[in-house]
Amino acid sequence: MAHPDSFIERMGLAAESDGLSRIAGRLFGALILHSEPCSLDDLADQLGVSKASVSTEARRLLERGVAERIGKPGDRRDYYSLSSDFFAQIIRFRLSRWATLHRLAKEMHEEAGDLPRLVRERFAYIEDVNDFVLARVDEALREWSEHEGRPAERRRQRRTNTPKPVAKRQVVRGERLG
Amino acid sequence: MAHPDSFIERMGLAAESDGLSRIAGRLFGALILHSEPCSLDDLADQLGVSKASVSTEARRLLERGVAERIGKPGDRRDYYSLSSDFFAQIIRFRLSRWATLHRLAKEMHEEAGDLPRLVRERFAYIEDVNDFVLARVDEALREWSEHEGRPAERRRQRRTNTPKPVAKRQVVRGERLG
DNA sequence: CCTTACATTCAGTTTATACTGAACGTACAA
DNA sequence: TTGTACGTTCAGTATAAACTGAATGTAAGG
Repeated sequence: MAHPDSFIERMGLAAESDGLSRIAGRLFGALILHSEPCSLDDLADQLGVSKASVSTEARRLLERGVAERIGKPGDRRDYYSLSSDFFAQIIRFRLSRWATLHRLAKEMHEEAGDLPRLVRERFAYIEDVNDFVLARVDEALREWSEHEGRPAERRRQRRTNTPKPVAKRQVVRGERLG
Repeated sequence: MAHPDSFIERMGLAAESDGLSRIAGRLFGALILHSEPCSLDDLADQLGVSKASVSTEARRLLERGVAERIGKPGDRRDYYSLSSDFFAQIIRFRLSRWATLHRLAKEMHEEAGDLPRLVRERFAYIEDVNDFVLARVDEALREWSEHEGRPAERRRQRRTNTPKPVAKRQVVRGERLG
């Protein structure tokens, strides 16, 4: 199969189980595969969807910190490319949704006084797992962020030597954001 | 009584951003607050939804390993309660979805030969973050599983390095998981 | 056999959201 | 001013999924 297309298409599908639209997922896939920033019309054309959809969904990617808007001198168009730490941003976003769930349980635990023993134990169990498991992601993300922005010299374990998350491109017109 | 209901209701909302239906989320919330297993009709009645919905959504919770079916002697009805490690199961499920995304990127990286340098670097970056951050959750989950099987009692200890198992107490219902 | 008490599945309806074309707004150039 | 080239928003349609009542299936008791 045409690999790039099937990759993009499967990204679209995968995104649907993550609270994103299919187009947002395809957008994400397309941006991964492009080394140069893409204009809105480029993307609409390549994906075969309307400009309106690209505009809307691209904004959602911006809001999640996955993509960024790029300007080019002497060009009125907006260009989009992945942000340098897009993958970590996705993790952060998922963590924040998780935190919502956790906070909900925490509130309930604290505000309700007359809960049966087993129920109270459950809430305690939630706290436990959260501290035991999820706190590690947080920690790992923080550590990762410390390395971010510095060139070269990355590599934790496994696999071979890797350059570094992407260098920054020319940012001319970065601005407003929800 | 605002609290239990609002908790359940907010669970319903929260579930919607996690690939579950609203009813599944309410079901989940209701199960958290019940110390006794609930029959299908109990749940349908309490939540004000149809038995059909409870049947369907309860099965989804079963499949995710969040709830389990309980039988009572001399009673033909099915009862539902949370599985003892429901919270960890939720994390596992989310991890598996994440793995899908990751595998997708990995395949693309390996099978495509003529990618621009920047794109190859991106895929390498994905590998890096995955190894650096997500591997920790995996690890933490595995550690957690080693002393799994009891609902609570054992208190958190954030930050510090070795979580360490604790003496087990009442073993509730260590069951299989989907 | 028939009836009762369940759970599940089916078919239809409602509801939400993705997606679109067209209108609109804006900035720039002439 | 007009005209052009953009991006965004709006109003409507299409699509998918949630949800339901009713039908179906199953086992036990009579």
